[in-house]
Amino acid sequence: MEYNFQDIERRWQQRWHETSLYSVSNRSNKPKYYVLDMFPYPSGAGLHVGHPLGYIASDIYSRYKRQQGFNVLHPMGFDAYGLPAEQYAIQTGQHPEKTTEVNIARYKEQLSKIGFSYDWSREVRTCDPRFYKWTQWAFVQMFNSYYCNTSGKAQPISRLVEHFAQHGTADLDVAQTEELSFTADEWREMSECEQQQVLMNYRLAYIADTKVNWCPALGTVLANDEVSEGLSVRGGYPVEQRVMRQWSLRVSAYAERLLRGLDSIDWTDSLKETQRNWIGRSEGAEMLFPLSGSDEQLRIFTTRADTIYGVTFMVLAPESEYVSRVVTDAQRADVDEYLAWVRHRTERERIADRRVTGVFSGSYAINPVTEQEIPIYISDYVLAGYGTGAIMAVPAHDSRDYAFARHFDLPIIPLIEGADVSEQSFDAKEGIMINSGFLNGMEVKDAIAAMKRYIEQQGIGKVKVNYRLRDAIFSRQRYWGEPSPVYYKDGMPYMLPERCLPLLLPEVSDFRPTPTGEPPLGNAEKWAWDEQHEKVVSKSLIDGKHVFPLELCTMPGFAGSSAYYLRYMDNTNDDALVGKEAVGYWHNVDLYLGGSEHATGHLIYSRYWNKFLYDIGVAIEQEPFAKLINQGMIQGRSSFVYRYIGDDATGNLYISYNLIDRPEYKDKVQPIHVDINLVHNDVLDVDAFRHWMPEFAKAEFVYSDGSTDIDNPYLGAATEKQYLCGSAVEKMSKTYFNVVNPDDMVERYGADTLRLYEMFLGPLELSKPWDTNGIDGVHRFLRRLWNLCDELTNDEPTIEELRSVHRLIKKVSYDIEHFSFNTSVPAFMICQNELQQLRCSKSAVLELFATVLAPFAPHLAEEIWHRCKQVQGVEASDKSVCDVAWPAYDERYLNVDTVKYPVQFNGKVRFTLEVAKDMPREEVEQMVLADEQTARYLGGATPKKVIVVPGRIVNIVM
RNA sequence: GCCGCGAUGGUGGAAUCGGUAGACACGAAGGACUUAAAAUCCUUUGGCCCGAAACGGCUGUGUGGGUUCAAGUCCCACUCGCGGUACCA
Repeated sequence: MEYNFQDIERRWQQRWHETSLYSVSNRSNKPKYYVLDMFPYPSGAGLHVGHPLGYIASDIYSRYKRQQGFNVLHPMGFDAYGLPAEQYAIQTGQHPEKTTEVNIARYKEQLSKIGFSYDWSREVRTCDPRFYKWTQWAFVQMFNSYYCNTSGKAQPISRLVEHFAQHGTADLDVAQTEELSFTADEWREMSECEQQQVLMNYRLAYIADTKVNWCPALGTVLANDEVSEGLSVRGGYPVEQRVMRQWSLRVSAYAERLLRGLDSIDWTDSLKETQRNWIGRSEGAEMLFPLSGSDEQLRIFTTRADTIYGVTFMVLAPESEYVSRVVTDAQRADVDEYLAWVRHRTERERIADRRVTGVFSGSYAINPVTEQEIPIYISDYVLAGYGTGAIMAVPAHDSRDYAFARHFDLPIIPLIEGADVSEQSFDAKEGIMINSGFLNGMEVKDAIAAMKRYIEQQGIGKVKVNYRLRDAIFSRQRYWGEPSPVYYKDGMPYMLPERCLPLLLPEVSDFRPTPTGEPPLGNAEKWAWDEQHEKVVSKSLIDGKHVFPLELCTMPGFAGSSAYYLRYMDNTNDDALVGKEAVGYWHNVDLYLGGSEHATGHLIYSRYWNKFLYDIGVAIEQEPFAKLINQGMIQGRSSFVYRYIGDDATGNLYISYNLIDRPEYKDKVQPIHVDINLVHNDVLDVDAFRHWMPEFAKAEFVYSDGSTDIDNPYLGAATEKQYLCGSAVEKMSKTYFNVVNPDDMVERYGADTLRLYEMFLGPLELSKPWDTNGIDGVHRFLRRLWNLCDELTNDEPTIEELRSVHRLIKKVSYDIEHFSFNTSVPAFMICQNELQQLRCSKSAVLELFATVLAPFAPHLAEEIWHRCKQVQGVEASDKSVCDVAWPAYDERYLNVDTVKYPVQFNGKVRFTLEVAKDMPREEVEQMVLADEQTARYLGGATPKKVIVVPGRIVNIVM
């Protein structure tokens, strides 16, 4: 019977749907397992074959766990808010709500065809008010919290207020924007507004004037992870620095916990390392340098306190507060000019142009250890946002200081024995100290420690840990996002009461971003808060007494994706983000699958968000994702034809790829992208090409054998002749005509083939180009397997048949546990081959085959399994192979009686010897030595050593 | 620059603990079936060499060294490629 995959797949998908096979309960006696995919942005282009790669892998694992007896939560949803969805809406001139809905419908349709085991009843969408109510709720909780370093967790802001009222800022160890100092009396005398301003310094969600990444083209600010090399990650538009009043999340308060938490989770080392770098912990010291002829001091941060004797100047960031205090009248004009120049430079220019720039401030500082006077400079190689925005410069041992010193002709004092600083600095932290007073003769490492002690003893500074991790800017001047539940009274922000959430996204006349940074919500007519009646009212009613303006910025994309995993557990709960019972059962995600591009974005934010929720008692695990696997990206494989553009070109001649290096064509051909659907195994369908676009209608070809159409006028595109296309690996994109749509693959080969082929393509974590060439092989395998089931029998299986299928069970079990799905597919093929050789159509064997195939190719597995049951006369029409227990392999079948040992002499294989499998090592050794072939090789000599690796090899060393 | 990862046939890749490298698949070549094509099936397929034959020899996992009876796998040095990050003091 023919393998009618379309019929089989349609039938089973319908059946699974009708019986709600994949819906999962929060109550079960079974152990739980939570498998999650990073939910997609429903963009307008739909899914291409790269998207399902991770989904297929996670689906295989969920199905496997389910067959192993776990209660598996495997949900799917949509990250519908944010820039991509909105950009698409703007481009197509439609309302984002409309496009989002259309796109989600398309995504769901595409996903449904691949046969995933999602429990769709748990779907979440970040743009759904029932969902974003809890995004807003979490934001309100952060606003009402501060981070207490003593207890190491978030605490209610009311506790801080109490502390201020009793002790002022005394004995306070908390995360803060800047260090404030006031007494309890001073606190009590502050006005309400002043107190609110002070509290803003501590809240975990706070508003402040911050230097931000402003992207004019997108009309919004971006977080650090959304910017790379001065360009927006999304769209690649230039980004400039601006100071704006923005909401931020105090992610930096959690830096140490985010860092330490990495040790407790099962993620790849490279991803953990990326996060460690991003958090950027660095141990060093803050030191005070007195200003010459003044009481003021400059606070600097350094990790190389040991190099204090080599400090020959100091440098301040242009934006540093110190600048105004150190500039002398004589230097003021120069400094102002420099500051103006720095300010007009874009981030991109600054990165591109690494020339040394700077200006002398006119002032001098005193080196607190040597008491020498050193000049203070201002330069933009020092960043205001890191450390204290001021450094002590040690040109001999820091390459940036070195370049600066050379440019301004400042002294360079080497501090390490043997370090040659005539050409470049010596940055390595190793060697013996010289020219360094009491540190002389010490190893650098010891000198750093000694110097830290000295600094603390002398009171000229303190040991300090700095983090590179910055707070996350939380405002977006965009329409398509969660509105912040904030209104402004006397310019101070206040949160809407929790009972009023969600604050719904309003209708606006124009949702497009504005170049000025005025958010689109400014166009909303009904966008003011009536404090008394607790409702949203028209802006015209704003009176500053009862009715106040609402926040115009929306939340960034990462807001909705930070705690979504909790919501799947309990997605219909309107009283809590997640119910106690639900989170008590599911805990956290056991296996998370997604791209590594989220390493410094989503995967940091959601860990932060989760830790905050943990602190306030919502989440019950410190880490949201216990194990994480990054699936590789699937790139496109573009095909090219080569148009001849020599002097005598007609513009209609195309040269086969294998000929383009010939002298007559070399450098005279122009590669043109050709639709990959017109190309099979790099051979162009020339007729289809001529019909593809009008400009190719008259195309003529030089074929791979050098012949042309003219040589064979009667045959046209003759069967013997092939036009070969070139290829390149590129991003999958419509403009390259290389997008492969999963629907088309399902249509042509079936979902089971697609699933198997995507796994077969290579290791899950590896990035690889999509290449349709090999898919036929996988499809053939399924068809042959199907043919085996044509005439099933109930005959007793032979030992060979059982051995084959049990070997398969063992291999596949091992592979799934190790996420090595790519090696399971060949295992299926090999087993199928063996069974075919044995002409095995026995239901007892194929039933087992189908059971372990079920996670990979569920439709065909169902069909085969049910046929087996039917042949066996077992009533199973209401059962599914998805619920059949994962079979254990039986060692008895795997054991063979004899084992072939290759016998090697000095590492060279000479012959093989068949030995009983359970023969002990010593006996094998004796047997080999007694063997006549061995005697021939030994020629009477006594071997030095005999090495027997059980079941593998015998090596005789002579 | 720094950090991380990688390099195996014409191609994608396999080799799980240091133990017969190249599984499986694609592609290619040849053959069977067929009026023909498609489909299907069979054979060969890292390179070189010897030969009538082989369960024959040599060589071979980016390069150069090393450890070991034995190295794709471990160590050292290097080359190239990919990813992350970047005046982070």
